[in-house]
Amino acid sequence: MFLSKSCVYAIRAALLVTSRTNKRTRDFIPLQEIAAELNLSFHFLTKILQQLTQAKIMESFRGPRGGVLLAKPASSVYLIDIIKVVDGMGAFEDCVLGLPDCSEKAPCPLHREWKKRRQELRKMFERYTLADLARGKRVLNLKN
Amino acid sequence: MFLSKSCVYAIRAALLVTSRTNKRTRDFIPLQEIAAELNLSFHFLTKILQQLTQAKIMESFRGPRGGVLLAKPASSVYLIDIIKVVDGMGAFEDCVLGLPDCSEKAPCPLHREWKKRRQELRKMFERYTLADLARGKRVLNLKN
DNA sequence: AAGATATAAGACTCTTTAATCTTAAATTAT
DNA sequence: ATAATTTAAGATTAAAGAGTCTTATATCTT
Repeated sequence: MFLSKSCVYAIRAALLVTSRTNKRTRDFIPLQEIAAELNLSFHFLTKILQQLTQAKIMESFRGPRGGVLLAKPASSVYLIDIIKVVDGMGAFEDCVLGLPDCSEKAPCPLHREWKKRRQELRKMFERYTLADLARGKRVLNLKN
Repeated sequence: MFLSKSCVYAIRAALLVTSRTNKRTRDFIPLQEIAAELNLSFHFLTKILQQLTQAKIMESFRGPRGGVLLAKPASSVYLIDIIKVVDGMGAFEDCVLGLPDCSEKAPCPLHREWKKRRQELRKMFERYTLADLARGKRVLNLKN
């Protein structure tokens, strides 16, 4: 998997929060509901989303009527923001052959080619926002 | 990591075997030597290269003067062949969001984009052979 | 035939990632 | 105030990937 499971769950949850958010009322969305819809453990989801709230991508609120909400408009949350928090940027920076000494000056045989491709991937995640992906999707099937 | 560590080691080992092979004598290359140069455990390497010999990418020979050798010319061993054996093709087929139901008919929000990119990656691994990558490299630093 | 050398195969251990469970803290509603 | 609801935090367990170790088998050399 290019992205870790945790990262993928974070993105799915963010997508769900996006599509669930009522722009007028901005009620918090309980993690129980998100976990149920994504079909994954509530406590596990909790830990993942904590990373997003700590990174100020989401904000959370405790107690009855609590939950999470995007901290900013979905149109300004890029997928790369989430990836950076959960997985880090290693996938877009490391040598494809895992060689620690591979660099511009001492490139591994695949260096040039891989660099091109991984930049394309990075651009893709830098280009799309939660709003882009939630848009137009009548039914988002995000279950496992 | 896009490729597993085992897969990366398999590629590195194959690259080393390629660059070490004397086309005239075609002596087998002992795994001890390969392990030493790649700086990884002999027994671990053994298991990885067994996959390649079982897949007929390499051939092996036991006893003194034994070792491994490419089963065919380096110019006809594509990186994808090795990846297919060690990691399988999941990386080039699965949904980037890990959704089992994502398909052409019911695509996830990133489906189209990801498909393009992963095809590019696949093409890259389908294009390069061991000979391509071993060529011209005076010193291959394949150590961890 | 015997000893040395080398891969094969499988059991075992360690590390990382994934997932669960328990307790604490915050907030609301009554 | 008290009880109910909800996230936070940390401990614990499970599963998968990575790596090691032991024993078996094949082959060469003497």
